[in-house]
Amino acid sequence: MSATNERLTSEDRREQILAAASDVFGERGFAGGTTDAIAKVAGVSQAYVVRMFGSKQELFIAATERACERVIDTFRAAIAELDGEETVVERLAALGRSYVDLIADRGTLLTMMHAFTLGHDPRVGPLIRERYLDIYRFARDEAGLGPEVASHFLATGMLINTGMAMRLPDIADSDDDARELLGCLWGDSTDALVAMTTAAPILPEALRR
Amino acid sequence: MSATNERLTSEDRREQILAAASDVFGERGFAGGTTDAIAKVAGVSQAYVVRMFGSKQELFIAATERACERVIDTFRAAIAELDGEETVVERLAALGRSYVDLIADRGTLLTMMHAFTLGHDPRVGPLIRERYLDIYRFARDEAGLGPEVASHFLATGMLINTGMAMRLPDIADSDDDARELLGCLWGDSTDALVAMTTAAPILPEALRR
DNA sequence: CGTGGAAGTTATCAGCCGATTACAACTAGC
DNA sequence: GCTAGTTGTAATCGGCTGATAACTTCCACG
Repeated sequence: MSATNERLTSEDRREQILAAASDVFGERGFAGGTTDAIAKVAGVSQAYVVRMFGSKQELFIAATERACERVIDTFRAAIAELDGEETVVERLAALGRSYVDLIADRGTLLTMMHAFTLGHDPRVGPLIRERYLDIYRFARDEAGLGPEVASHFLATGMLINTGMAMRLPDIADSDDDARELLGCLWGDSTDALVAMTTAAPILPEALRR
Repeated sequence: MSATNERLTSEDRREQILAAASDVFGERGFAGGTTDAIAKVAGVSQAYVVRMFGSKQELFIAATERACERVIDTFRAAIAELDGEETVVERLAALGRSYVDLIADRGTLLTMMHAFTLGHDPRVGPLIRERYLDIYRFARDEAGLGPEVASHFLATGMLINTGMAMRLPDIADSDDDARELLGCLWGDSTDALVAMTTAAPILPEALRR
């Protein structure tokens, strides 16, 4: 549908399906996201989605791994741009700014959120715990924030993720408290972020329930 | 099954079903939590669960309202115990300590988490946004934290919620980084909390998938 | 008593969803 | 240009799940 009808290499098709899965799982979670919806977004048949990954569970796991990888890559890129002479506060600010890139890719952040809620799952649980600790270790060591600042960074990020999930930016225009809360997290760039997330692309109308 | 076979008033039964729904929705989310599982935990028939609330969606909404209410009641009780002469830092600490009560009731916190991820839902979205802002306003005004400290409190709480959802405490015994991250949030009482959450009751084995 | 209403169940159904199978279309390499 | 492997689809199926309907059990009260 939304994709081209060309024949692709399985690698390209795999990435296309993973991107679709990221959107669908991000919006509806593992149990709520159907392989049919993912197939429609990716522009392939439902059967192909299942066969390529073996099962819906394997697809979710792959989507989760991809999401975590994208998050840590984004943070790593932000730190790599610095010259290494910055203070802790400046490095923290650089990581915070890089969150803009993550928010632009709504599905990544929300898929990760849903993976968090599957901590009891024998497959997803160990995976997401290890990946999240990877992010913590990155912030603490590679970014040089230390334990306290790193945990503060993760906490703020989690509030941002949650705000995104519950679509707080959608009401920031009309609700002073929502705007104020978001403002405490982002300061001056709040308006731009609100505009960005409010206009963020969502699943095609035909796929809404 | 797990409940008594006595006949109850519809009010009592309603609360019993809501408590069961809190556990089931908390662990599996809205889409993943079945009315049958809720019925089994509550000790009634599946048909009765649906008929009492009209639909699964109405039941989830009721469970979400109950969860939000419990959270704000817990915070309100913590502030009410103070004599009003405390500093902002002391009031923040009192709220933090009250989180122990919330964690003891795993389902409440996790049901709220799942409601967050339904921000796009036309019924759940407006509800959870308003309730969450209620909590923010409480922390800011009634607890007197002000905007910055209140948002910091919410951020920390969200990291705690997420840690609970992904069962970080389960691996705190064997993973130094997990323990350190939790320690940054709770300080001295970390060990007690880890012990508490690790031993937390979960859904009956027969209901695991 | 006995009757009406509330509490609660059993049985059943229709729709959805993941998975499987069998088949079709295309392309690289000999 | 033939063929073998890869990309991809259509058709179908069985199990699960929310909902509905019809029935039962129990208690309060005249």
